[in-house]
Amino acid sequence: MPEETQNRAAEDPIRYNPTEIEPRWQAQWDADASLYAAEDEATSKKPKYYVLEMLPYPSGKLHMGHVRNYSIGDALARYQWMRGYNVLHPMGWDSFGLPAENAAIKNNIPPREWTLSNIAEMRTQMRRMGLSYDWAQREVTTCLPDYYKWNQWFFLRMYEKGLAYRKQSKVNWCPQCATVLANEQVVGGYCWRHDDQLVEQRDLEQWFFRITDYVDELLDGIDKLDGWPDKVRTMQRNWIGRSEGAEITFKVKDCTDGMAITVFTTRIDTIFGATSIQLAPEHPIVKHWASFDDTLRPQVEEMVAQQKAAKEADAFGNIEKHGVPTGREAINPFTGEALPIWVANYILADYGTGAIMSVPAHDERDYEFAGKYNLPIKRVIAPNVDTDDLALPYVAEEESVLIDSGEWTGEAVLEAQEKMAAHAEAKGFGKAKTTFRLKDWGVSRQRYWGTPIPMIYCDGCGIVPVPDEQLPVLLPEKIEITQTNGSPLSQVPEFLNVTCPKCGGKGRRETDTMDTFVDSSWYFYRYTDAKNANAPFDSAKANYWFPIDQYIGGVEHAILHLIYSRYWTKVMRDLGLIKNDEPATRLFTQGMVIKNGAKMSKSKGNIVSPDDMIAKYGSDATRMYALFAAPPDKDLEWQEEGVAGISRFLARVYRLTTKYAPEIAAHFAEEKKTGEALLAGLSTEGMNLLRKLHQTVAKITQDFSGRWHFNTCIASIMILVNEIAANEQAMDNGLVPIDTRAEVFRTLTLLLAPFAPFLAQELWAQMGQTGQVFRASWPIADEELAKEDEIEIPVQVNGKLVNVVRVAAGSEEEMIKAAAHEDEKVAARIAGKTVVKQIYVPGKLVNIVVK
RNA sequence: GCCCGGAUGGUGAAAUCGGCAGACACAGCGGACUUAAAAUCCGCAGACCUUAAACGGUCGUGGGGGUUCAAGUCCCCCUCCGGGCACCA
Repeated sequence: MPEETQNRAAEDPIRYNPTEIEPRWQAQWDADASLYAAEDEATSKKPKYYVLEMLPYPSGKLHMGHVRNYSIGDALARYQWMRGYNVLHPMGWDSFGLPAENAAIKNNIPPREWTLSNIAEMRTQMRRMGLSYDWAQREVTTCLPDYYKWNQWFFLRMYEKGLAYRKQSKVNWCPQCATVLANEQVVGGYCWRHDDQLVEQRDLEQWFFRITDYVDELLDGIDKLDGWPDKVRTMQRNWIGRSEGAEITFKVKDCTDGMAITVFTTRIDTIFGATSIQLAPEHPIVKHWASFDDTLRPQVEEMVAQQKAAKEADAFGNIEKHGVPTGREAINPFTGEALPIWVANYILADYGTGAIMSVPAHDERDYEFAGKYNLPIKRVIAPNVDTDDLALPYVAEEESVLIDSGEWTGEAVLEAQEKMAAHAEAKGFGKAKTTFRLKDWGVSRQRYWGTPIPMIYCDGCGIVPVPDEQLPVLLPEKIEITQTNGSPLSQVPEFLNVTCPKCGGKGRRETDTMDTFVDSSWYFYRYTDAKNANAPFDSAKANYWFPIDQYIGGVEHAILHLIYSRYWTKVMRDLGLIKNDEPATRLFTQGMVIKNGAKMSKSKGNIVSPDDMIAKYGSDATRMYALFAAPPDKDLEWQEEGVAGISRFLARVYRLTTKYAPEIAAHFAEEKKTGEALLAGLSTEGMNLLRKLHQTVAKITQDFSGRWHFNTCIASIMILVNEIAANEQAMDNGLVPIDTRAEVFRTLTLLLAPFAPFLAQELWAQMGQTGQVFRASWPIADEELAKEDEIEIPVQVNGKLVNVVRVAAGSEEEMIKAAAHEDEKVAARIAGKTVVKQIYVPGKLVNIVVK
């Protein structure tokens, strides 16, 4: 906007000027620390409502994704206040993590300083947006000791319960981050932070949380999360990856020391068709054999290397199947047959038992492998109807039956699976077994900017937990950040060297820090009691507020954050801290913000800065556009012209409302007519306005409680404002009395309050209303007033629209049909034809079928 | 390969239970106001055919089939786009 225009706009008293209105109200709101405070849980008589948006990483600047996320949550929070709920609406900072260390290296700023100044900047932006967070009582900053102390406290509790443990394991290693990554942080074989960095596999001693102890509950609980999007529920099910089957032990033939191989299979019913055993190259027994077999060893080593390379390149599915016979055989416990044992490059050591029985006749992959090495193929499953020309491999259907399978011949596959597993268990060579894809949660990170793991290594006592009274284990402030030599903390002697709490001897601290997903797994509980110095939170408070009524965030957290926080909730429940099983009743995942068809990103150069938008059009217009341009669950294409359009709409509302505000203010100062008195002798124009008003109230109220299509909510407010503008003359010349005008504008302001809080507040005040508009009562739609007294009925002939007839609302079917037949166009269309039948949908349509 | 979404004018979209396809906006075009512009206000606006214009007609929700008096919406098949899982035994 040219400067000149802007200046002139500022001088015009009638013109909507968000750059004047918004800072004025923001100053007042900022000065009132209790403005958005929730009522005390012990005394509040209102029903509670906990609305939460995912806390951001404080990168320094809000982006449009944030704006969208918070606009949704803020509209909901304000709406619920107006509906009379006791609303908890907090915000915090997911403020540990690698970018702070990268910034420290790049700009030579300590991570803490960098992070805290980013937080200050982003908090300012959020306040400028007018977001209704309780900063004074609830703000949570995960990188500060008053928060991470409780991460450590939880770690100790989990250690006591055996839920935190240490083991050597293969880990994902990003050379650029110089740290371990969780599986979830590996995207297609690449680091989630470095698109071009392949992740390597390394062996390290790591701390793990036993999430697998809760895997059944995590999976089964998904069924009950009916307030969560199906998409997220499906993603979590896939991620957990339950697979039901059986473990069967095959004895190795001619082996005196009882050596045996246990395979995992989901198809125990096909065991009579097994023609070989396939082992992962890293299977312990393979290692053992290779150690003294000079022919086998190099081949196995090659396969191990190949698997590792393929995994790192995320191309495991692409490697060509290849195997080597070990020259040994295993005994099928069901048949007594000896089956050759092979080592194969497509078998994973860390899934199931690292060993399979190969049934070529009924498994695609086994069929391919058997074909390549001329292994026998033996059919043991048939469709219910006997066929001779069955194409192999034949994967069983529900009604398939077993053939050539001893005493199980003729059984249906599903029954056979159960019975054969039971048989194996009874005979002691197997059992039914469920396997999961989900692994325990590796939480060690060789980084500085995270929660120190509160453990000490003592030469005499071994692993010693830091006693509670010594918490928090503080991160040292003075530190040089490097990206080599493992953990930065190991370079700090004051941190590293410690007295063993058990024996008083010399000990050394754990120098790894915790995965930042620990921080975000329970932060929303801390909001309920953010200043508690003696406990992570007061259980009574958490039990009042939990579960979260509505959680809102990006779908990119569907697996990582949302599984970990579900897990943490169950752990806290079992520690007796809370009563709820799940953190959030309802979850909403908003769509991405797109510009020119691509997700906004620095690399694409299609970033639109919220600051620029707000400076140009104001917070209200920016927020409202984010809600108007698309339904909140879909992707949103950012078009600046659209923001300008919303700004024009708000200007229209401002001009119309302020025009009548003084007389409305005077009117409210006097006695106010209500109900019948308001309607007595009201003009058509007045009735039309009230009707549209109540229709709008009904629509928005319904949408808030259901499908959240705020785009159509805002459209309906636009329709209302168009109707008001169309009646401006009628209002000016007295056709619409002051009572009605006051009612219309006051209600319009209430309807705007969740979407455009600054403007609504300004108009509220100009109309002489006191207090905060978002604490006023949400209007109640009057069904009678909202009813149309004349309705349009489309009339079809043979299903094609011919004309629309107007009839009085509530007209009888016969009257409406008669009106349809009287219509000239309809009459012309059916003239000379026989009416076969007539369809009448009450209040909707008439369809006359003719021949 | 399996499992979820999605595809509607020039653009973002609407149509909530099978009942007027394109609400509400954006961009565009025409007009009013203005010396002029901006702002504002009013009007037009799916495509095609017909017409001087209007009236009128036909087609139209990714493609093909089906159910129905009636389909963007339900069923079957297919294409493309997005997301998740994947030699997972």
